[in-house]
Amino acid sequence: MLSRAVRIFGAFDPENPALTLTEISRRACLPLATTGRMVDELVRHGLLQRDARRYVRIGVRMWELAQRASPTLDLREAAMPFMEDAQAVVGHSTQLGVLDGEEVLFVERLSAPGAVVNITKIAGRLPLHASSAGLVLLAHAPAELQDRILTRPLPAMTPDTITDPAMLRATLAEVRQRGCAFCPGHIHPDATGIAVPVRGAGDRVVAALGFVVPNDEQAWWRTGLLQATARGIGRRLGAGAATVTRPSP
Amino acid sequence: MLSRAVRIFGAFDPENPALTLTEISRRACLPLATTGRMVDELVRHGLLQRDARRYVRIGVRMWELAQRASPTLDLREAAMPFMEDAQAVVGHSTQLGVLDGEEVLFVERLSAPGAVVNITKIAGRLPLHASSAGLVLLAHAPAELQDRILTRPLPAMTPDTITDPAMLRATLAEVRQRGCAFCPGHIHPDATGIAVPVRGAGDRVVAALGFVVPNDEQAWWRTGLLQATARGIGRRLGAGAATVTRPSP
DNA sequence: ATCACACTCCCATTCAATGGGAATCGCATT
DNA sequence: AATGCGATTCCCATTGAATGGGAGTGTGAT
Repeated sequence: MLSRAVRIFGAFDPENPALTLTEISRRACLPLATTGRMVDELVRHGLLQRDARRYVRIGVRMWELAQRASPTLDLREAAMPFMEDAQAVVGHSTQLGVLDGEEVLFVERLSAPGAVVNITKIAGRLPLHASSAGLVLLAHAPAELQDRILTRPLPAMTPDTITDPAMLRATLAEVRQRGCAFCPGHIHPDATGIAVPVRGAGDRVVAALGFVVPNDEQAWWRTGLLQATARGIGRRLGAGAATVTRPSP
Repeated sequence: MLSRAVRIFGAFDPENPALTLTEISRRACLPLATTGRMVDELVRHGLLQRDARRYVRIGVRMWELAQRASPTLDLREAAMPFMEDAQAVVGHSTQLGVLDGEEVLFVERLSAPGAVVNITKIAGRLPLHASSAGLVLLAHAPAELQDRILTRPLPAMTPDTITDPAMLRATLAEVRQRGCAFCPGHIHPDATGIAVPVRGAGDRVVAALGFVVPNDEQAWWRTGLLQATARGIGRRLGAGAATVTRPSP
C-alpha cells in the first residue's frame, strides 16, 4: 500500500538523512518485516539507496523526479537574484517559504556568517502561527484553513509566541492590512522575523519572503527593502497579469 | 503495488512535467481506473499535485524529500564553485554527471548565451556509450556493467557515435589511460564533448566533469583546465584520503 | 445539438501484501 | 574464544485490499 511507502519516506528528516532499517521501522510505526520488504523494493526503484554502511538514504531518482516539480523550481529561480541582492544589504538571513499543508515549507534560504540564530533550513518546516512567514501565508490563506488552525492548540516556542486564538485572529487582520508580519522573539528570544507576501499571477499570494534579524534593533527599517524585493520577485512571476488559465479572446 | 506508483512517476520527463490523467495512464501502460485512483492517493500524500487546469505534476513533497538525498547534494555543493570558475573561462557548457543505472545522470550544468548546441539538461540522462561523460564513467565502472553494455546494441545518435563493441572497448581502455574522453560529433555533429573523471574519497571515480564546445576548434586545449577543475572538486570531496568506511587503526 | 475526450464510480473477483516469529549475520565487548 | 545484542532476512498460512472493465458524468469544441 502507498501510505506505507510514504510513511517510510516520512521517517527521514533534515536531521536524519540516513537511517538503519530498524530505525525506519520504529519511526514509521511499521512492522520490521514489512519495512524491510518495502525498503528493498524502493531501493530497486532508486527512490531509496543504501550507502557503504548499509544505511538507507533517499535515492537519486527522487532528486531526479523533484527536478520536474516546477512550481517550486520556478519560484526559486525567479526569486534567487532578488534574494541575493537583499541578502547582501541586510546581511543576516533571507528566506522564502510556501504554504504546504498546515505548515510553512522553506524553499530557499540565504545566510551569512555571524547572522543571528535562525532555525530555518532549506526544505525545513515551521508552524504557521509561530513564524513571520507563516503568519503572512495564513493571513492570505482560505478561511477554511484559518479556522482549522484557530481551533487547534497553538504550541509556544518562546514566551512571546502567539498562543491565544483571538490574538492570532487579530494579528492576521493586522498582517493583511499592513502587508507585513513582525515577530520579535516568537521563535527564538534573540531573533526577529519579518515577512511580506509575494504575489504571483492573478495577484494571488504564492509565497512569503522574510528576514531574520536581531530583535534588539529597529527591525522595522527593513520592511521597505523586503517589500520592494517581494515586488521584484512577483513581477518576474507575472503579478499584475491576468491568471494564466485562459488568454482573453 | 509500488512499481505501479513508480511507473506513474516515470511517465514524467523533463519535456513533459505536466500531464493529464489519461496521458499518464497511456505512458505508464496502466488502466485508467487504476491510474486515477493512484494519482488521487499520491496527490493526497503530496508526491504529486494538480495545477489549475487539473494537470498532474510532481508535488512539493517530492522536492522536500529530495533535499535529503545527500550524495548528489554534497557533490553539487562541492563542485559548483569550481565549475563556475571553469565555465567563466571556457564560456560554452560545463556539466557534471554521475552513473545511475546504465546511463549518465547530469546533476549540474552551466551554460552561456551563444554556447554551442547541447542537449544535456539538469536531471537529464544520456546513454553511456554516446557521451563523453558516459565513456569516462563506464571506463571506471565495474567490469560487470561494461560487459552488459558491450553486449547490448549501441544506438547511434550521429554517424560518429561509437556503435561497434570492439571499438567501444578500445575507447574505454584509451579513456582510462589518457584520463580523458573526447567525443567530437558523437551526439551532435557541431559539438564536441570532453570529460574527465572526478575522484572522491578512496580515489574512486564518483562523477564525470565535462565541457561541450564547438567541434571545429582544437578542443584538446581544454583538457588541462578540465583536469585541474576535477582535481579541485575531488579534493573538496576527500580524494587522497582513505575510504571513509573505517579509519585505519 | 452533437461529438470527442477526460475523468469518476461501482463492484465482484482474485491475487498479492501482511506480519509474527524463527533463523542468520556481523560487530563489539568480556 | 565466547557471549550477546542489534540488525536483518526468511518463511508461510491468512486475509483483506487492490484490480480493472465498463457504465455513467462532465466539459469544451465543432
